[in-house]
Amino acid sequence: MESEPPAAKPPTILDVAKRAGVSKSTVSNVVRGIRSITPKTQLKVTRAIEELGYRPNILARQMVHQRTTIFGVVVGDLANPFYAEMAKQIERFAAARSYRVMFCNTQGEEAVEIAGLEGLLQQRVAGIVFLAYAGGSTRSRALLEGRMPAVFVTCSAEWGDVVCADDERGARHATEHLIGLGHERIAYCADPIVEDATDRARQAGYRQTMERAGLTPTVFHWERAEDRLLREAPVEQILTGPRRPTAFVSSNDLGAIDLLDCADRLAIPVPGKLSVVGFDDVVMAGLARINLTTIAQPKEMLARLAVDTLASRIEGHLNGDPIRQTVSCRLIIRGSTARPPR
Amino acid sequence: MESEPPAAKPPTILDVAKRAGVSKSTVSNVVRGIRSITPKTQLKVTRAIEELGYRPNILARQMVHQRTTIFGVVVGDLANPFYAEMAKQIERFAAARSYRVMFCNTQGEEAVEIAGLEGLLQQRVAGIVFLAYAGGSTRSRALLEGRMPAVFVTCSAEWGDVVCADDERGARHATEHLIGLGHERIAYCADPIVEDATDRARQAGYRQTMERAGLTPTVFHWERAEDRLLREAPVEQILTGPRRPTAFVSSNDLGAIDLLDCADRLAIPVPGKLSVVGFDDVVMAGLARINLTTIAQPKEMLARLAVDTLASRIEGHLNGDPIRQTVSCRLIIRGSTARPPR
DNA sequence: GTGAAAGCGCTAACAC
DNA sequence: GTGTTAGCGCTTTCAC
Repeated sequence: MESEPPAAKPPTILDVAKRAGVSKSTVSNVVRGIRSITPKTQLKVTRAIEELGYRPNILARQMVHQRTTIFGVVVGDLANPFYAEMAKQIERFAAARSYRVMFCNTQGEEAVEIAGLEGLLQQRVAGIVFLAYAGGSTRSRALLEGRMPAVFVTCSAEWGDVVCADDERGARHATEHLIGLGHERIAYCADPIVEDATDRARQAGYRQTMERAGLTPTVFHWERAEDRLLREAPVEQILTGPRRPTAFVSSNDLGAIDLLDCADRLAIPVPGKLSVVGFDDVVMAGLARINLTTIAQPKEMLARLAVDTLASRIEGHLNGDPIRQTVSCRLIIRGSTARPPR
Repeated sequence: MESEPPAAKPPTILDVAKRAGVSKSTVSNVVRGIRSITPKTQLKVTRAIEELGYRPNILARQMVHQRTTIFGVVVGDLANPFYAEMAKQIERFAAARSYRVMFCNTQGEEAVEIAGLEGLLQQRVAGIVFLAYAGGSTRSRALLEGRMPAVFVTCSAEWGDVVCADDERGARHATEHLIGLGHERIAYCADPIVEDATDRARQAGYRQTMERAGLTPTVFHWERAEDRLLREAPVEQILTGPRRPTAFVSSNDLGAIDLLDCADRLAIPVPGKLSVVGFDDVVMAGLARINLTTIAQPKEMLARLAVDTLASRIEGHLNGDPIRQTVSCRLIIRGSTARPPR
């Protein structure tokens, strides 16, 4: 590669054609690796490309194809480690298939999601990965359905492919683990950041297991407040109330960690007086200081399946009705669970 | 908005023009909000746009402008909360200026960075935000310099604008805090994920303060190993060695948290026997379980300045030599620091 | 096997 | 104020 005069405008296919003494379609053929080209021509062209430092202008290519090779990725909150870890894996697998990704952070708000999707649509992304989906949103559906492949990862909608963990079974494992330890007053605690459908599945697994064991399910929801004190007040009441649970199944790790935080502040020993099981297995959960028993989602596998599925739709290898792929998750026992007090 | 026949090919500016009975440039003028348009024409066009559900094809616009409205964002590791939080803020401020972002995760590896940059270049991004920069990389520089504005955030290079915290002063605060508590054997612990230039600045602040106080600076580096045991072995030796430090200044929060983890495993009480100060103030640092004293970087402000600067370069409001903007950081005292033992 | 030519949908300069 | 026109750089028939 030669050192081009800086800031000169980049060479086009025409420049290469001239230099190689061929037509631009021939250059195009070489670039796109279409055979049926004389080795000699091939050589001339390749050399010209090198000498000029030519790079195909993707914009022009996209303009012709009317489509980019970009995935739109809708994510609830990048600052949430679970999403961040998933986002990273998605980017990785996409890059491996030479797709790029464009993120769009929604904060779980439908209006932001819509605006973000509009933006992604305008950019003519090739498909969309939902890491979070403001489910009620009929507008999102109207915007995308039939126009563009969408895959829902750890969330779901009937109108697109779904890749998710076996949430119900995961929650069952969590609950069984606690019951096995001797707990009876086990509550489920729902974090609003977790997608509705996903939360429902986890809740269902919890309820079933409780009922089968002859126990009464109880479900709490975190307040959506920004302010920590406001958010935690109701939880603290529960933690100090009369018939307080001896154990919690949380709908995600972050909620579980918040629970630990509350317990710490109230000087309730974990796991001595209170057991907590999370869901996701974010990196943080493995820190010695956190040491959270949790249900691990296979993040790499989820990301890989999602990217494969979306790419297949885009490239036309996969057609027809939406498919649903489920992968199993597993219980990781750490230090936040033990037998109930006394 | 009417319900278009699904999967029909999207209307073009020409369709709108026909329907409104005007020329396509008029439509273009309306779309781009250029005034000098009769209210009447304006109305006709707007209505046609609505009826057709027309959306300008950004690809075509980009093709003409020879440039996108996309920022490339180079990030070391999205799974690292500091980068994730920064990435989120960058996305937010970019969106507010109607730029989109395309991330590229490098894992701190130069080869990946180069490949990522090539990809971003091909996509004709309008500019690049480096949240991480494999500094030695002369190839990156060759690839970009003079071609495309670049801004370095919490990292730096002479050939682009820099936005960063006052790392030197931050480290000074951290060190002074420890000295103020009575510590004398204070070590600096460097995490390789922190950019070289940034690390140097923090180290300098630490060294200065130590020397001024007549104390001997000592610097440790984390091993780059993937395996935790391998990584932590040397640190554990230091923590249990004869003339072991009573306090650490870590080059970032994650390193500090790893330090806490080691201490916990070795049953060294923090802050009883060991004090630790981090750098960044990631959300995690504020958890009751972590409770890390740290130097807070103003993440929002860094992101805002970075986006503003890059946008100004792109839009031509800012020209000439690279500029450097520094914002101050502040000490947040939590529970990981106290007076030295005895 | 290679070349000529017709777009892809839009912007911008210039006529009217 | 509005219309006409010439590209932007590439892919893709279709002749040769």
